[in-house]
Amino acid sequence: MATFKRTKQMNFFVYVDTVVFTINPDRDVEPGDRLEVLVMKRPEGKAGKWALPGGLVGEDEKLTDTSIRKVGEETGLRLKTSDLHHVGAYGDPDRDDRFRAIAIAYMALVPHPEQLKPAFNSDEASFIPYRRLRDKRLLEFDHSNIIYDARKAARQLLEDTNVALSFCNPKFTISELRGVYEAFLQYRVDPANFRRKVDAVDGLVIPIDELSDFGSLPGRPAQMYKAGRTTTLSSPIRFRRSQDTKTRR
Amino acid sequence: MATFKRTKQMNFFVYVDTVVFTINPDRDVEPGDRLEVLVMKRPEGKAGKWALPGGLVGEDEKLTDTSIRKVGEETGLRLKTSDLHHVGAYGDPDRDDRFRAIAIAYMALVPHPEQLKPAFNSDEASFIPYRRLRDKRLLEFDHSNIIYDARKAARQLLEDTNVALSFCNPKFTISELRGVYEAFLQYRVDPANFRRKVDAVDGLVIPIDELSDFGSLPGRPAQMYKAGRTTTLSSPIRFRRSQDTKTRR
DNA sequence: GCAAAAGTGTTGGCGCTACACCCATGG
DNA sequence: CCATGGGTGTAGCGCCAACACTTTTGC
Repeated sequence: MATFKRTKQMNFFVYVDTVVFTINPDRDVEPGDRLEVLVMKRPEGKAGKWALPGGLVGEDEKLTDTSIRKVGEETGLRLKTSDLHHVGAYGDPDRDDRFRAIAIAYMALVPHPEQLKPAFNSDEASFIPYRRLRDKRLLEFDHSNIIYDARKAARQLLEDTNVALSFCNPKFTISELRGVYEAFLQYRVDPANFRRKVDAVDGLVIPIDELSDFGSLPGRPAQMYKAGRTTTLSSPIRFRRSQDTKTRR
Repeated sequence: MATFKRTKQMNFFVYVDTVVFTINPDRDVEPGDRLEVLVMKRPEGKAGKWALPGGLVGEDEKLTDTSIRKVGEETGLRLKTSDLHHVGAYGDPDRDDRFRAIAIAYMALVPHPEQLKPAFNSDEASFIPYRRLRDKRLLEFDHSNIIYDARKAARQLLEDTNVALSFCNPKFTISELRGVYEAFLQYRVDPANFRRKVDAVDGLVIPIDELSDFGSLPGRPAQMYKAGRTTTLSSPIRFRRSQDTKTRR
């Protein structure tokens, strides 16, 4: 075994694919449609198919660095290592019919970008609502599965860590934070309970001396907050879902 | 990209490592020491170091099949695909100082085996208490991290799925099942509440017409159960830990 | 202009449920 | 001594109501 005679075992293409999630801040969008995924069209890809940004791992490159590099190259979005979280590994022999391909999937959670910088390597890259991507046929390979797994992983992190904050801008309101949870849970959450739940976790958010200014939006201005230092929540932020609560607006 | 000129990108050794967990059924062992991990000593490994079973992925082999094969070869234990769950991927360039190695980690949950079949490929293989393996120096590479991640992943699955049953024999008592949870949580759980929690989830376990017979052990014989058909729990099995509940016995 | 209405943020309260803790009983 | 069942207190949280502060609408 120390000799590695079977060089065939080395013929693996190792990819990293990245699922970049964001939350559409538009308040007119249903909570279930707020969650969006960054996808792109490859120049050589099949027509009409979207794909996750991703590519081969470089020679002396960390897996997370591959993720950051490919997302940057293909979509113009700059990620930080701290935004990345592991999702899974996909390596069935028949996954790609051209050669043996192994994909490591990461996900990233980012605030909604005003506008994507033009990508120099692909025709298009844009955020598409998660709901719409449930149709497998819109995506290449098994990317649909990967996205599904990523959402599951993200929902878990939302309960136990402060990742929800990475969807928010440096200054945010509790409502915006609530919107993050609602987007992933796909249903509406009681504002009162959510607020209590959040400031029961001490060190999660810190109020700042500033009020929100939603331009011409009606309503009372909201207290603004900044992220606290807590990363792993002392008590998880969970919800006992009662029923579907037909989202009315 | 369609040409793959940089063949260097193909020089990856892709490994699969497997964390096999089991629960020591010995009632005299503290709950915190019941959780055990299957480790082995490699013939060419560094002296005194344990390693997880694992090895290179075969040419046309699914990742899970590699896991099953290597565990079988190196420890004599036969796993089923359904026992396996993904843990993570480990691929830092400096992970192995000899070459670029990428490891995909799986974990498996099995009943406590009476005796391990002699392995034909390694000197030793045995189950070691999880607690004792927290000492990084006992393990090769980053296997300590992998084991830690595996326990975290397993604890998650315990809440939401019926994986706890895969630690049990076909016929088991509620106490044995409780022991599984206690081993992972590392603290004692109230028997009465646990019972209620379990049969609140319908279809999880099915009572059979049989009572336990612990030989000469004291206490009332327990109702025996078999596994039900439910895999994903309707309501999770969770615990609100109050305090450390100094485990007394 | 001004008053009413409508929309959002914030706070408080009621009641149900889950669960930790305790006790009783039965093998 | 362990299994099983019941009982009680409490914390979490769903639900609802009240109020604060804003923009919008109607007159």
